[in-house]
Amino acid sequence: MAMMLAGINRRDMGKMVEVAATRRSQPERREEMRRRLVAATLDALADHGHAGASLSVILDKAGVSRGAWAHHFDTKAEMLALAAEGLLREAVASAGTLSPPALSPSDGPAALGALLEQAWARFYEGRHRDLLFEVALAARTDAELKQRLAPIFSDFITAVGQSWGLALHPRPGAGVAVADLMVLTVYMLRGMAMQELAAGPSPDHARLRALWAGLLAAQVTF
Amino acid sequence: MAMMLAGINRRDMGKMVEVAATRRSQPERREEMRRRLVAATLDALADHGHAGASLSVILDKAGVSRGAWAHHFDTKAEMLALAAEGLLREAVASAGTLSPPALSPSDGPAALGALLEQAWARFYEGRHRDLLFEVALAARTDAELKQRLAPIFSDFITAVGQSWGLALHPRPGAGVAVADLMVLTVYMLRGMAMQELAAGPSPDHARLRALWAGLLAAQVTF
DNA sequence: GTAAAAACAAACCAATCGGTCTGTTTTATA
DNA sequence: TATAAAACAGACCGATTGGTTTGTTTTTAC
Repeated sequence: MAMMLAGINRRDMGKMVEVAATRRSQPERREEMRRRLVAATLDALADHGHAGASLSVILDKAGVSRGAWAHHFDTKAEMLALAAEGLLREAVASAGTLSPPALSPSDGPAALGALLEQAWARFYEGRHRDLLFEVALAARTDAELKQRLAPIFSDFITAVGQSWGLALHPRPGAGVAVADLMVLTVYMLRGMAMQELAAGPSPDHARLRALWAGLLAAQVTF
Repeated sequence: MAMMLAGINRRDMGKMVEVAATRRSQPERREEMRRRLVAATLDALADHGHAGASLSVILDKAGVSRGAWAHHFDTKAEMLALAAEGLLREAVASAGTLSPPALSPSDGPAALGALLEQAWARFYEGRHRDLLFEVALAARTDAELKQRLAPIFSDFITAVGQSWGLALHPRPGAGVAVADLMVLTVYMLRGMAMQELAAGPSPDHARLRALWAGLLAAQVTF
């Protein structure tokens, strides 16, 4: 008995005081374990891509044994789907909270530029960008995954069009719907993100985003 | 001797006339075999994605034995890199040939719309789109591949900006470089392509492209 | 025609894949 | 405290991975 007093469960080793292992309820254990596994799945995806994110890599990152994993998930595909869904749902929710910073209403281009930079940093740079692309591509050749993710990708575009559109108004005379412009904007950011993903970051891109903000400012106002 | 008279090498089986196997020079053989293998690599990538494009799948598609393959390529990675390079170089070359259809110079929006549709159909629909994304993502987590592909991705953007820009002129008063607008345009198309890849085709997208063409028409002329 | 080289086929290989099985430890129930 | 169930660990499994080896066929050079 008490064979597992190693590492975490033994504290204050200097004083040689044994502290009982943290007692956690089974729902707590289950939830935390699944959370760890899903997080490790995304980490592996970000670090090694879909092709390189093997179950062994994921379990190593999570620090979870194969047996424990099997107790919580039936297949790797199921775990991946859950991880991807979580990632995308968070993005949808987050799209609604991106607000054009509080600037004087007359300061159109700058405020639009700030909105673009916010969206860029939140979705189309670094880890989130990588995961977004990995997950989208993984779904392409996996019917089951595609079925689960496709509606969330649609929701994201809808959310962008609607919530960003609420903060902006069409300039009188401009015959374009604000929601459409916002959708075009995220498409442009995405394409720019793919360029950076493939060819590395470009100093030109910040300038191009500002240029686009200027064009937008001719169409919308706050 | 003559153990391999099966299939291809025996013709006119009804008449039982033996026809000598087509004699091909070794450079011919080598070139055609490598071509077949590279083509099959892209096919596998398009059909099964990077994660699913195993060597076995590729060789099945090519109808080539493992031994024959080994005679022409050292590693799968090398073959994949060659296939990806070919794909992207063709795209760069093709970007230069996309011409705004011959329309009356006054017909700005329609001609720009036609250019967008040409680019959309050529690069961002169907197999080419899928391959483009697969290859870009594969490069992300493969340093060797990235090093070989990154400059070609950059070349593509440069080619779009320059060659498309040549056919167009900035409208007097518009303070935007035509090349920049063209780059923004391909970024937008790419982002739209990714949406279709992940969420399926959308009838809205043709309308959004036309809307974009309208915005462009306010900035450039022929 | 003959010998060497190139092209090709298929058996073979260690390593890894996703997944399962058996047994131990921890929590819940009574 | 006793018993069952849930959580967990690690050995194990057949299938598949990228790659190699051995041997045969075709082309080339003499």
